[in-house]
Amino acid sequence: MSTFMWDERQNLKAAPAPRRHRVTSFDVAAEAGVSQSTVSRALAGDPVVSEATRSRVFAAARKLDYHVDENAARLRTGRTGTIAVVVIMRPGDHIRDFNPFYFALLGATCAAASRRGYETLVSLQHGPENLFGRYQEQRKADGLIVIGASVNVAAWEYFEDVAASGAHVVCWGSPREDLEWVRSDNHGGARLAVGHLLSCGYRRIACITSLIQPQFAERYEGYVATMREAGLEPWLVGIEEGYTREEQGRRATAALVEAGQSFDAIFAACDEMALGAMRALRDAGIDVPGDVGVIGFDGIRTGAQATPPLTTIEADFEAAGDLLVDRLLGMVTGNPAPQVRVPIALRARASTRGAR
Amino acid sequence: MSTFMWDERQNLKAAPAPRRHRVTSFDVAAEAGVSQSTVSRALAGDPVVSEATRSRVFAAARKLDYHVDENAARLRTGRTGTIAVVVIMRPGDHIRDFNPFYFALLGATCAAASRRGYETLVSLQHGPENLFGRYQEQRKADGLIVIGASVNVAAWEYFEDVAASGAHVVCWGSPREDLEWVRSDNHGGARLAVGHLLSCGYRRIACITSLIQPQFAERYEGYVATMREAGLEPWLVGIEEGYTREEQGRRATAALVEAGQSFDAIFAACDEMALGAMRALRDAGIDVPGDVGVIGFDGIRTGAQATPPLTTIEADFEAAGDLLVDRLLGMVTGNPAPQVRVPIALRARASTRGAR
DNA sequence: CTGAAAGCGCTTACAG
DNA sequence: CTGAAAGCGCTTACAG
Repeated sequence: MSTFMWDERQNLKAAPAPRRHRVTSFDVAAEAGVSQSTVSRALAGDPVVSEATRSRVFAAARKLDYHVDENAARLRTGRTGTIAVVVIMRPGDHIRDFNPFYFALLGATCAAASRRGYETLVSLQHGPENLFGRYQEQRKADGLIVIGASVNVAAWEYFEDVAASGAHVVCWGSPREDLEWVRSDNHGGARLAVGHLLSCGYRRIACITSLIQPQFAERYEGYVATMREAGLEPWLVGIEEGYTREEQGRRATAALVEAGQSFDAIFAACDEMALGAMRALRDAGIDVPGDVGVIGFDGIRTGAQATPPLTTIEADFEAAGDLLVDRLLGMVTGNPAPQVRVPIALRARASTRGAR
Repeated sequence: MSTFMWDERQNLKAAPAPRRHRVTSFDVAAEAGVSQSTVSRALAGDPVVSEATRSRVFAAARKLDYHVDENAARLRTGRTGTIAVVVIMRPGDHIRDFNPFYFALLGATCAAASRRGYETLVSLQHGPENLFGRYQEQRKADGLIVIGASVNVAAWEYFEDVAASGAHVVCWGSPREDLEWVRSDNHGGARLAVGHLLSCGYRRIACITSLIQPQFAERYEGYVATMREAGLEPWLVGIEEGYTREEQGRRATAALVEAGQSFDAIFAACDEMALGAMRALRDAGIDVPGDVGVIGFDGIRTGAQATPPLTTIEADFEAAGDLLVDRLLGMVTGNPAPQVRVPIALRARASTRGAR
């Protein structure tokens, strides 16, 4: 049996409709001694209403504690003033283990929408059984921001279909190129990271990353470019799929150590992998930052608590939220915003030596 | 000028109404050769419609990619199928520094609502200029869950007013008792924590906490009870207001050390204070867990990354989300759910010695 | 500057 | 089992 449009509302059948009299714009009109249409105009700030009328309406509205029924307003106007924000998790991931970077980005996105007068409808999705993105068709939202883990390919494919059917969609984190996106300045961030390692005197710098994810691939490119410019050979250390990011970093580093490779720094494509790398080094009795410097990417809170605190490249969360919302609203209003990268900054901490 | 009901919608004026023809239930009716009311009944799962009609309607709906306009449905029924979730931050707090515990709880709440067929409208609020809670009056939600930092007293007062005016409100974290709430089993958690310290052989156990917050006060009571039962004297170490939790824990511990107090364990009322305590001990060259054991409360991710990893009492996030939503929906439907505590569990890690 | 009226797209008595 | 009709509460042409 198909459930594509109604199952959710069935559950609500039990709830009795709350039936005491609601205050409507007609009540306010009566109180203020004007027509209902004038109430609507006055409260909407229509400059055509006279100041005297306006203030009488305001007073009546306040006295009756009137609030516009947004469902009626939205039905009439077709605009919702709402953005849907979908957070894609790895299938099977628990909330406890979910990458805090995405939560922070979610929060920044909600805040950015709020600053622009928009509400945010939030949904965490694992898929494939709970994927849902028809918010625009249901008139619940004017557009859709999708944030999440790139590993969940099924989810990204689903949201490409949603966008293909005409919905406004902007994403962060898709491993594919078919959706409109906002991303960190990954290339510039990687340059900053490697530049910092070089200025600290590190030379044999390995880069732990995957090339499948565009974001990671971009970071790798920045790494390669900076190494080459310094006359150094890039050194790619791949990761194994099927592990958490941290475990991927740990295993990659442990393998390096066991193979007897000589390296003096690690640039990991994300903080979680960097934390795993630090654990592997600690397990092997290798001093950070003395023997080996470690730098990550993302600026997650956990990195600051690690021992030693992790040097990292930090995306500006607030800017990221702003850019996501601006790009989406640009699509909604037909004034496309330019594709801009989220600015990044170096956060030098103790997992790298002081610059020389 | 007052802006209590319309300012938000003014910003949306610029957006042109999207005007290509929407598929309505009338279109589906024509396609299926039935009346519009039958379409509505069939899609809503009304058992009165015949199987034959039902499947014809479904086929037509799918063919036309029809989705119910929820604004119209909500206007008609008065139900929204939506919960508003407000996250209260400390005034001036940045998203980057926001306690990850609340983000995880937010995520769990969204997931719990989703499981029950409800959407979640999320709003981060600092107050006092951006406090907003009239979701029910605007018919945007059937009820309200408020999660957040207890320090923001102005916000809690505001939401008490919202509840007093008849809205359904359930909260997590209010320092006051006037709102319906869900809390961790703080007393039981503290007993578990102190019991663990005792079983590890620690005896001079200080408790770093504030008594202003009910949650912390409950944890302190559990600590006192367990100490007394073991024939030991409780030892309350207060904190200074106006600092981050971590800094409060650090300062309290540093003061203890400087005063030459002899203690062999610290029970901190939250993980962030425990992390601060560990930092103070490290700064003083005191070994954890050898010289002093440390245990926190909350189970934040960052604790697991600390050196040594922090032993803690962990609330079951998923259960917390479920309980918040169940209590709220109980109020909405008039079937009040019993007040239940969120179960907690000990997470023994390396900041305490192995039990003997 | 203000009012009367239409209409957004549903759900749900009310008839049959 | 199905249909015709009312009405939820707004916004916005259209008149005046």
